[in-house]
Amino acid sequence: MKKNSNINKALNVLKKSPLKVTTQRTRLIEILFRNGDQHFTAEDVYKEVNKYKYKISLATIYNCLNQFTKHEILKSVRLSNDKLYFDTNTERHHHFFCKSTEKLSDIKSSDVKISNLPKIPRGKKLESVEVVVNITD
Amino acid sequence: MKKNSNINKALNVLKKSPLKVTTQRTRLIEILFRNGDQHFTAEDVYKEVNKYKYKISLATIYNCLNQFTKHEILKSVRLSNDKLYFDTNTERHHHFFCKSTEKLSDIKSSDVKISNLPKIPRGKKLESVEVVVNITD
DNA sequence: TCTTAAATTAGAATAATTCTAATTTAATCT
DNA sequence: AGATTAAATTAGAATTATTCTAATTTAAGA
Repeated sequence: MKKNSNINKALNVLKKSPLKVTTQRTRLIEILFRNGDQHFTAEDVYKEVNKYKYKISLATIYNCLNQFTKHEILKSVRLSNDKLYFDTNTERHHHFFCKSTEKLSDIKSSDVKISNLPKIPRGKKLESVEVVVNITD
Repeated sequence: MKKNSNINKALNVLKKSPLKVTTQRTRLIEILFRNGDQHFTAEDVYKEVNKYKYKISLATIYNCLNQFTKHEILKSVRLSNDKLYFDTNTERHHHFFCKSTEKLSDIKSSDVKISNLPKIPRGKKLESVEVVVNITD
């Protein structure tokens, strides 16, 4: 996948959403999507932003990450280490989570075969199935 | 399963652990285990404690829940609604999580068959597989 | 009973995130 | 292009969940 195709794809989703295309949002997308599938906490993003000498407030970063998630530019995953990660891969997929390094990595949806699921409780409907494979060093 | 067998089982685990058997810990176990498998947040436990007119500080509740988890009297699950739930079922199992009601329920480990897992990244070892089936009303 | 390490506690501190209210900006309308 | 307006941004305050601190109490063993 070409370096910028992800950035452009995300920028297009932004353009098609009701969200306004602001400088801050464009910069954030450039940072988030510059390197294929990545997993970021808000704090990670804040550090990157500073590294690039952009001035985007932490409040804006939180606002944007949340709105991006709502509009499917990002996906979020909450893990057992208490941190909320934002994932640039919005397709259905699963995760490895290394408890030693606190790093996430993607598992393709097709790489996990669940051949049996329990009956969904009466009156409820299935929304999604999340699989986290915890690993250690 | 008899009402008190769970309480007694948990009290026995406590006795066999290096933790001291204090009034607060005994009361907490009575509350947590009085009703089969349950899922509590620290705040839920605090409310129950107050309902019973026991006086246990919130700090102690946090301390105890964490220690109980360390000594396998409880298990903890972090969910996408940002809350840490303590589960009285310490066996390996999975969860339904209803996003509408924010309630958890257990799925027996044997009720989910995962027939295919991806290769564990080189140098890492498998720790556990967590499955959360998200449902809605 | 005495001793001592562990437990409990109130309240302060911390961390992550959201809120508030003032200011700025993007997109639309003349 | 300039005016309008709703949305976005921001600094800093507020909130929430949780942990820490340091003083006091308690459980368990000698």
